[in-house]
Amino acid sequence: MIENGASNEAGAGTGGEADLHADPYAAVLRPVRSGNTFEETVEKVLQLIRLGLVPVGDRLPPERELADRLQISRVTLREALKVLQDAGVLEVRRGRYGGAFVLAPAPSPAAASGGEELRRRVEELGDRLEDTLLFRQVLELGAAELCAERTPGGAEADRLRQLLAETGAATLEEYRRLDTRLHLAIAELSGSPSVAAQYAAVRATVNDLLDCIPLLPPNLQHSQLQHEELVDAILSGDAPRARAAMHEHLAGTAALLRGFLS
Amino acid sequence: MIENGASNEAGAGTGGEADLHADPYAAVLRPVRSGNTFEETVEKVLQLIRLGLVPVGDRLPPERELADRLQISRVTLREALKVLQDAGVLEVRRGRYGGAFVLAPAPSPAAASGGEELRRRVEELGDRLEDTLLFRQVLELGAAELCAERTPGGAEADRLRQLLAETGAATLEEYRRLDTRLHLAIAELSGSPSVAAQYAAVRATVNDLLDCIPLLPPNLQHSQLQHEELVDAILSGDAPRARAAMHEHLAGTAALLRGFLS
DNA sequence: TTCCAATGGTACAAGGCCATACCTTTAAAG
DNA sequence: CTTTAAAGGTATGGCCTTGTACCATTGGAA
Repeated sequence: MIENGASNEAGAGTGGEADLHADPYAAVLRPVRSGNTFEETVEKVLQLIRLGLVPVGDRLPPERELADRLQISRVTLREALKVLQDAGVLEVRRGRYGGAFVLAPAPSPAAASGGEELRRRVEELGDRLEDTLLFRQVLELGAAELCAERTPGGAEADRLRQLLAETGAATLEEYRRLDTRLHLAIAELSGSPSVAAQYAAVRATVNDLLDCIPLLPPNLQHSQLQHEELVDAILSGDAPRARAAMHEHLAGTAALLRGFLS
Repeated sequence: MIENGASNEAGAGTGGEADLHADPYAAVLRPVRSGNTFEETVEKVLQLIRLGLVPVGDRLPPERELADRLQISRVTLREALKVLQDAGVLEVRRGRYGGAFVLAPAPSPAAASGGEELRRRVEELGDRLEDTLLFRQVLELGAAELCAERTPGGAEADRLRQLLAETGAATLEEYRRLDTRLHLAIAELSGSPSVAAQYAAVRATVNDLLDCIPLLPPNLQHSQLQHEELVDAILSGDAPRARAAMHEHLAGTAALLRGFLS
C-alpha cells in the first residue's frame, strides 16, 4: 500500500497541536531560492550597509570584485546597484577612484516617530519576527560559547579588545555600527563560517528594526558594561559565563523592542 | 558544487591571525547561489531521503506539489529527478498511484569498509567539516534549550514521547532514520522555523558521513539512554539539563566520527 | 467494461542570467 | 600635458528557468 499525503490525525479539539504531523517535510521543502538573483543581490548589498561594514561615505568594493565574490555576473550585480542608486542609498561615480558610495540615509523620522515605523516593519516581517529573534539568540549564544571555548589569544584577543574599546568610546551615531562589528567578530571567532554568515543575515534584519528606536545614553552605558563582561569571559575561556553574559545582553535588546511594540 | 576561492594571506610568520582584518566582508560576501537551480533541487530531494523523511519504498510527493513547494518550475524539478533516477536513487512510475519511489541504496560496502569511504567524503567536504560539526552543535544545543523553555505539553509532548519510544524500539537498520526524526522534531519544537530548516540541511550532511560507519548495538543503547534523559529534561521544562543532555549526546557522535578518522 | 482522476511526459515561447569583449570616464603619476 | 590604471557603462549571443498548455499512462470506481 502506498501512503503519502498528509497523514491525518483524528486529532480532537486540541487545536493546532496536530500540526506536528501535518507537514513532515516543512523543514526541507522551502523555496529553493528566495527570489530572483537580482533581488537576493540587493539584499546582500543592503546587508553590507545595514551591518555598517561599509560606513556612510565609504564605497563598496568594485563591481568586478563584488560580482566575483557573490558568484553572479556583473550585469546582474549592476541591476541591483542601479536599484539602490535610484533609491538614494548609493551614489555611483565613474572613473578611477570612482565606485558606489554609501549615502547617508534620508533624515526620515524613523527613530523619532516612536513605534510608528517599527510597527510597520514588524508587520512586514509577519510571523518571521519571532523566528528572527529566536534564531538570533541561538546563533549568538552558540557563538559566544564556542568563541570562549577556543579562547582567542594574541592578535585575535587584541582585535576583540580593540573593538570593545572602540565600541565603548562610540558616539550615539556610531554605536549601532560598532556594536554590530563586535558581535560579528565574535561570531567569526566561533570558528564556524556558517554561524558567522547566518548571524550576519539575521543581524541585518534586527538592525533594520533597531534603527527605528531612539538610542538612549543609559541603554548604551548598560550595554557596554555587558560587552565588557562578555569579552572578559571570552578571553578567560569561561564559556558558561560568556554564554550568560550574552544571554543577559540579548534580553536587554529584546525588552527594548517589546517595549516599543506595546 | 561551487567552491570559494580561499583568500590567501601573504601572512608573515604569525600565521592566520591577521585574517581578522583581512576580509571584513567574509560573512556577507558569499555566493548568492550555491549552484544552479537544478543542482540545489537535487540537494533538496536528497535531503528528504537522507533525513529519512521519505523512507525506502515510499514515494516522494507528486511533481506538481514538489515544484510548488520548492518554488521552481516543474521542468527544472524533473531534471533533478531524472538525475536521481539515473543514479539509481529513485524509481519513477507513471499513471495513477505512480510517482517517484525511493530505492534501497546500492549495497555498497560503505559501512563495512571501515574509514575508507568516510575519509573520501570528509575530503570532499574539506574545510567545511569542522564548520558543519560546529554549526550543528550550535543549532542542536540551541534547539534543545528553546524547546525545553517552551515546555511542550499535550499533543506535542505525546509526539515527542512517541518518537522516543519508536526510536528506542528501532532495529539497527531503522535507527538512523528514527534518530533523525526525533532530533528534527525537537528542532521544530524550538519555535524557530529557521533553526529547523538549517538543522535539516546540516543533519543531511552529517547523516551522509554517519552512514559510512557501522552502527553497533552498544552505541545504540547508550544513545537511547541519552535520548531519554533529553526528552525528560525537555518535558520537565529544564532547559539547562536539556542542553547538557544534548551536549553529551553530540559528544558521543563526534567521538565516534573522530575515532573512525584516525 | 467504461470512465475518470491522478500522475508522469513533452513542447514551445518568453524572460532571466551569464560570459565575454569592448568603450568611456576619471584623476593620479610622470 | 600626456599617459595610464582603475573604475563604471554597453552590447551580443547563448544557456538556464519559467509558465502554460496539452499528451500518455495507469489502476481504481462506477
